[in-house]
Amino acid sequence: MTIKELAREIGVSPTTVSRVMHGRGRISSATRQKVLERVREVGYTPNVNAQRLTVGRTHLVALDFGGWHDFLADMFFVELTRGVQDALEAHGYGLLLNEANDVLRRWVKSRAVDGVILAVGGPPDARVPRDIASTGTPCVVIGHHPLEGIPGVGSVVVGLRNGAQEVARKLVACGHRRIGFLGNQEPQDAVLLAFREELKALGVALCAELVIPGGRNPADGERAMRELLMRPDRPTAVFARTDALAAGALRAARRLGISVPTELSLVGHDDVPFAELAEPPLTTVRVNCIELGKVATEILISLLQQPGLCPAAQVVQTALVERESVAPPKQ
Amino acid sequence: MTIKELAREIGVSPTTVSRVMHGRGRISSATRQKVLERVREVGYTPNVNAQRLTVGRTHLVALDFGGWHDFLADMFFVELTRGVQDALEAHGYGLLLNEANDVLRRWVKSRAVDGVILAVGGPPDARVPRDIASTGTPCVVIGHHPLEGIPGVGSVVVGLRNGAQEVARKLVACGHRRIGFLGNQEPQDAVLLAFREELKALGVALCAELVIPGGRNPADGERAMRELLMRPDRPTAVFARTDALAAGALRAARRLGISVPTELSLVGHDDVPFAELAEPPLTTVRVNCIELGKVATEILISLLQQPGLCPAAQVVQTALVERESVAPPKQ
DNA sequence: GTGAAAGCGCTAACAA
DNA sequence: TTGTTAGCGCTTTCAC
Repeated sequence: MTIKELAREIGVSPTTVSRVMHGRGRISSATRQKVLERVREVGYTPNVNAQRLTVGRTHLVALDFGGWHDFLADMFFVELTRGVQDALEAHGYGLLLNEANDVLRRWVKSRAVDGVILAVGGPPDARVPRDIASTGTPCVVIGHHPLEGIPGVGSVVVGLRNGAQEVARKLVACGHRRIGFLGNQEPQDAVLLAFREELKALGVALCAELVIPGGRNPADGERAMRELLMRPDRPTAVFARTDALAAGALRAARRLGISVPTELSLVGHDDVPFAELAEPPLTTVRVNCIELGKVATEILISLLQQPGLCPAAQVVQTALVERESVAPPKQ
Repeated sequence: MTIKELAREIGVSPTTVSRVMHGRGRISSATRQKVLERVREVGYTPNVNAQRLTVGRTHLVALDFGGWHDFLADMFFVELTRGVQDALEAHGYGLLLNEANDVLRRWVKSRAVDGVILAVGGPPDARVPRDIASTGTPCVVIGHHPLEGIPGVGSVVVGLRNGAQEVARKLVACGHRRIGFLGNQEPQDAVLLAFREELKALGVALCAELVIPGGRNPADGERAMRELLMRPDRPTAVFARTDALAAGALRAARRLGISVPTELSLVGHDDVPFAELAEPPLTTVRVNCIELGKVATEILISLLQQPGLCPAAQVVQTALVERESVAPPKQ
């Protein structure tokens, strides 16, 4: 059923039907009733493609994971998507999912979406968002680095420093002084930097020999932890850059007969589902991806309403989740 | 840039440009070259909303999780979505994500999508897919129960029986005879049924007193496992309906000083990320959700190409993933 | 092999 | 308060 047919049935013009459906323009309540009633009876729903063509907006947003493949494998993906989805729905927008960057380009150019949310991994590459925004399609980038000063481009970053600082404070407050770190191989990792800095501020040095490169997998974590625990002056607490690493670390400790948290405190990062299930349940740093998605979406919506805006980068802080893998050092 | 402007620039009619872009109709290779070249130069991309309006198809598919909320929380979601997404992309379709069932309804009615994939939890409710398909929008249902005989509606189910049978065979082959089961409270659970049946076929009875209702959380698993292990004639192997339950079971065993797998074999179900990280790594049953999504999508695509088809329900079998939590009984 | 013209279903400027 | 008209950008008969 088209608006034309419906209008004829009711005995009004298509314009009137359209106006009633959008609550726009002055309509006598008599005709409004008439129209509304018939619309409900017939179950008329406007053809959204026609609407999009005429109005020029689709009320659709693309979420792109093209630049963050690890992300897809993780739990992060679920939460991020849910955060975006919920926020979009609240504003009457739909979510188009996307993996490959080239099809995103086409969607933008073909006016299939009104805006884009870009989840990117590595260093900030301003070109993609700039290109997108230059088409008049606003774009917000979720990543580790802020991106500011580009009209039509928003940015929200994971505030890794906060969680790392909390870990430092917690460990020191517990009485730990010899503290180790299992890293992710990145030389300038924000977590390591913030952790070291905060420890220093608390008067505790993070000894260079207790900082192990680590890696990505549990196996890397196990190897690195072994290395740490075999030292005569082994640390009383260890902060692992990821829960995957921490899982391996936990295993190493168990194999060496070192009890967590009695003899060794361990903190992870990311709060993946494993953390809660671990033995003991792992104290870790939570990345609130639902919030991340929500904030990104809100920025995008504001960009949609006021094109050309140049919003400040927003930060979603990580936070410590205390469970049972941290305790005061033995004596 | 519209097709009209472009056509004028090149000195041909919009029709010609359209034909070239779709490879339809007889075009002299001279003009084809001319058009193609200019299209590339200008970076012309047709307005997809206009296309959709004229052609009546959107090349968009909605994936709806409205009926399966647990699903969203799980890893399943990621895999299912990825399977669907990849398969769709291969066919040139886009993916529209959806949570609430009422907005799905509107999308279908407003011709925003060509087809729908419905992930449903509980018992099969034929009404929703039937309603959707009756609009001429094909629909495939992913769930635990097959749905057949409705034109335009496809169905793919998780073949829970297979994995359960494999577990039975593995355990019996290992030499286990006293076997326990930690259930999910569902009285007619397909996994339990198939497990019991296969054990019986192998000449092993699943004693009623070793079947514990269980529940959902690790805490439930721990409680249930405790109950099982406190028995004088405790089982030598236990099959837990979910990995979450198995996580709790693992904990119970550890607390009671019972070593897995030396003194007790344990098998989980679902192969969540925890399973691999557990200590020992958990032998479990894998639900191949990527495949599930892929198969569902293929069915939908075939339905899109041949409307009114009435495809047979497909099954994606679960399978045993052997890790380190199963061993022969002690003596 | 190519073009003219109609129309997809809707909205919005302009009239009345 | 309501209707008429034009047009969004594309595809597609139909005619040449």
